[in-house]
Amino acid sequence: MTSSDKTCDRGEEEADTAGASGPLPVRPLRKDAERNRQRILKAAAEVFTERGLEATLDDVARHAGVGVGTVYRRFPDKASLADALFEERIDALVEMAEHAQGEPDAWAALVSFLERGAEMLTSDRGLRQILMFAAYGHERVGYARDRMRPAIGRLLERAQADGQVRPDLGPTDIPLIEFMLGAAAEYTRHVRPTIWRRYLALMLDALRPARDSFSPLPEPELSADEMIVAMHSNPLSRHVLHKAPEIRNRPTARRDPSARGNTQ
Amino acid sequence: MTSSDKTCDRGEEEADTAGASGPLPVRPLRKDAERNRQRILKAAAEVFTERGLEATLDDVARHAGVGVGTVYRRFPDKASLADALFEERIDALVEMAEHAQGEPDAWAALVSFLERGAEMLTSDRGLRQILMFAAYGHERVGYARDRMRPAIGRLLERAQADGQVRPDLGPTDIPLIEFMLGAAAEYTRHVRPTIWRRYLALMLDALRPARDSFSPLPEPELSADEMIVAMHSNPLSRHVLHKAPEIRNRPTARRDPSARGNTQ
DNA sequence: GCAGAAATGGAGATGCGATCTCCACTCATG
DNA sequence: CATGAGTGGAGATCGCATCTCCATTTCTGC
Repeated sequence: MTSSDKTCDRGEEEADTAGASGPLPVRPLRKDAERNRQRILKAAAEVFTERGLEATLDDVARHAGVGVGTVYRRFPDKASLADALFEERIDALVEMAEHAQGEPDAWAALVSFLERGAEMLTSDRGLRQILMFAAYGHERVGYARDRMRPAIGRLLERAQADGQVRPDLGPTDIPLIEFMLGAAAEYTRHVRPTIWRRYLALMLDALRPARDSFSPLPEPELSADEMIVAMHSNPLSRHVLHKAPEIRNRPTARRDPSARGNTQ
Repeated sequence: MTSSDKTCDRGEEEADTAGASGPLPVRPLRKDAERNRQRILKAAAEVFTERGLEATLDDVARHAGVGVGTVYRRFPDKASLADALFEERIDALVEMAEHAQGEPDAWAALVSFLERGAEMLTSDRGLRQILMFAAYGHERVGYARDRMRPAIGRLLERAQADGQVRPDLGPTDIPLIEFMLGAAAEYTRHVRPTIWRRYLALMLDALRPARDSFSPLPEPELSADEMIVAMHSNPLSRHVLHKAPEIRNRPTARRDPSARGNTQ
């Protein structure tokens, strides 16, 4: 599946198709329609980035100032929208991995990759969900993974060959570290979304084969209060807890003690 | 709220209450009922531990070999069951923190705390959700947190005073590290639930003020295949994606190209 | 044994919220 | 202006988890 058969993915490619009798003339959208399409994409980017994929298409529509109907006209379903939306993000991720090769210093290359990757991952809830939790876009993600694997391998091996990174690390450790940082960011996203930098710094210290001191940590620790807020601002989706449906009439007192109240 | 007004929490305390005219005689459960109560608790422990709180009370009931009705007779709702269930777990966590103080070596004390804490956290999805995602039992969790904070503080300060831990760490770093390990375990739970030990070892190296070499990592890295499986075994809850309702009749082809097919 | 209280199971009522449809209307476009 | 592409948003539909209800079964005290 090449993805474009699933998405109403119309870039700029097929501008007019002149008078050709090609199979799909695809007239360009009317001007207002195209404008709405862009609005939807923009709104979706904002909403999914901030609140993740649990945002509703109704939310997206409202944010875009259009009706849901309009969203559904342009994108057959939520998956298509997400897919269209994260295509560029994922490509950016891959490109970044390949680009990091260019850095002359092996350690700097690895650090830059870790840092920029974490930046992307921690600043975009939707992307995180797509990458970490097989949500939508399997093909795209699989493709990204296949492209990144060798890039990461080279990055790591080069740093190890240089003696800049401990030799007992393997390529899969890198994404897992990024995921852990992503988890930290997710967790603290309402209090201090940048705390991950602190833990990345810590991790980087851990990656070195030896050190004679600790490198300064870029972020202050979470204060006790921030910690408390963080714990409370991660309510498990109401779906997991399935919010008890308001006040259901609870006619008979449910505790069994009461059941024995009236003797017999 | 003292929790016990919410839970049908009947321990062994009130055995019979003789002939007293006390307000709540609370006759003991019938033998079969008590046996079922235990079964439910046991089943809930297993189910919640393994699958987390998204497990249904129907699941618990089935696992216990009783009907849902029976579960609801004993525990007014899911929260009560979870609360009753995790009381002991959370107490164990607190006790562990306080117990770690006993360890003569400051570094060993901290390590033991981190390790045993992570063990608990990584082996119990339900506990993780309760601690990390304000799910149920707020009071209990708050209490645990208040008890643990000073214990952790002492643990850390002692190790720092000894020069065994870098001085730029603060007490909130400890739980956050545990949470990151928890996230890693969550992520790899179907492939290699113990991989967190690898990252704990890495983190421990990072915590030291200086080192002249890396300490051996206890777990092999994830293989590329394991990584792929991990990525695919974390489907975002179908609620987040809201599974498209099977094949909904999709009468008109939805792609707009088709809309212009009949040359208007 | 037996009477009757206690306990049970599990089908279904209830509520909820997300997805997607439908169509009377609006308004670009030629 | 005439026409049909485009719109919005109320509501149909659906799936699912929670909790209820009561005919039936099981225990217990006498």
